[in-house]
Amino acid sequence: MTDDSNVRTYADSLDDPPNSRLFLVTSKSTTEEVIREHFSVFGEIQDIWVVKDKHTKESKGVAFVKFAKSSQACKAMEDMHGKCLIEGTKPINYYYYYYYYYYYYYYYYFGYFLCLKVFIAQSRSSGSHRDVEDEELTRIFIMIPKTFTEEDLKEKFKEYGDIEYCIVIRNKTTGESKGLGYVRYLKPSQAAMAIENCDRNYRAILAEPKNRTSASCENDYFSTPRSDHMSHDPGMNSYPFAEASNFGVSEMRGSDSITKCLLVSSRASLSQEQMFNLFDLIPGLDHCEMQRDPYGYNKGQALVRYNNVGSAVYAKEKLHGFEYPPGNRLVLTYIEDGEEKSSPVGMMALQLVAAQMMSMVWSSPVGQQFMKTSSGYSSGSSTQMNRLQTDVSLPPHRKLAPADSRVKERLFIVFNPAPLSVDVLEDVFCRFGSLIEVYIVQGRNVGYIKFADRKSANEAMITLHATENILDHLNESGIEMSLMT
DNA sequence: CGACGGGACGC
DNA sequence: CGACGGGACGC
Repeated sequence: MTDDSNVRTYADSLDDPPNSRLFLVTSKSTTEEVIREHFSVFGEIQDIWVVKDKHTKESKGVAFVKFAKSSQACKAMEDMHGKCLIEGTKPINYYYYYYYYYYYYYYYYFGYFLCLKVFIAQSRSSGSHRDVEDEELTRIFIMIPKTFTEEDLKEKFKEYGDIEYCIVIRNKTTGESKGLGYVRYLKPSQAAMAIENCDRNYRAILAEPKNRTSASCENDYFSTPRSDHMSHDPGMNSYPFAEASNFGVSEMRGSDSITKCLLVSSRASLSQEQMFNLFDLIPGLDHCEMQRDPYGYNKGQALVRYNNVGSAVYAKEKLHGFEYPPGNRLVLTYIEDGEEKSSPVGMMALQLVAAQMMSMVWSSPVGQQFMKTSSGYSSGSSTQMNRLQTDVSLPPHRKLAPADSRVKERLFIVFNPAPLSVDVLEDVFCRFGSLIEVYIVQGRNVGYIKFADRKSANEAMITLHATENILDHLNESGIEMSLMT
């Protein structure tokens, strides 16, 4: 070993271990002492550097904080992002909680949610100033015995934090494990804890994000609904359900089942009211409550329960990864609600109903207004749908009829406000058998479903008509169907 | 919008 | 003789 290879420069050590340095956007008046007061509770601070103008010595309003461990930096980021540093407080530890309590009400009343921004700093060598996002920090890549299943992974890795999903990498054709896996946590600190503390044989490292094509790869991992999707994106109306069907499959693999309850995880502190207003945009909200720790402090998590599974599925689709407030990605996971689980097949129907129903709600003026201002609108538009029945279940998939089959019956469907995708419709209508083709008239909100068998068409119409009646009754819209020959 | 100083080497 | 080093996701 030569001297050179073994010597680290001081600059190198700034990013060792990786992701142990924070980048803070503060105000120009925030001092090193104030930062130390608020951040030393998270672990061993090795360095604090308030960036100043070389000549004027005035602070530029940004700072770097180096922790000994990545988990400490991540926890500090999660807890301090969105908080407001109040200057002049004394660094006496047992007063800390009183100040904290005071801040909580301060935020609640005045809505100062973004006083302080906290990110994991880009490594010095990267040269990029792009914010490091949570999805780069929450998924670990591990080497595992080939006998491990997703359930084994979950069992071994849940001690480090809340797991969103586990995946064993398998050979696509044989299904045989490749001895590699992924675990996605809700929070960066949890992934960091796993990496720091799990058995070395797992060789746990942060997973490289999938589909990293360019600098702007924002929507690659999350099917991220953003405010710019809320306006007049022509693809929007087919989007929710198409995503939902893919999603359902992968989530099953992650061994989490679909429920009416969601756990919302947020880095910024959101108020009860903000949470409520956001999730109440989707009809059927039963309950929305911020989770508190034993001292009564906001943990950045909320429990949301809908009165039907379709609404919860839709909420997850629309709001998982949603930035609210901007820069703060919400993470949603299903949690057990103690009730019987719906079958994946039944979910298809629920999602169809939900997607159709919600695209209406979300593209309504009230919904758009809310998303644009992201302020405290109360959404009066939604609660009328609370009574929606969601007990529809669908038969299993069936093969399509040969393309050259004679059309015995044709369903005519009217979409409101816009068509669902052909894939989705095919997925649903094939279940009644003898489906030949789904055809949507270009540029119009209508389409035809061709069947080789009259009975199949009838059953499809009757089964799906039950949901349509409800929609009609409530809003004079939804999917209309009629028989044609 | 909001990104990189100061200090100084070991068996 | 005797156990290193390797490592990636269906669009």
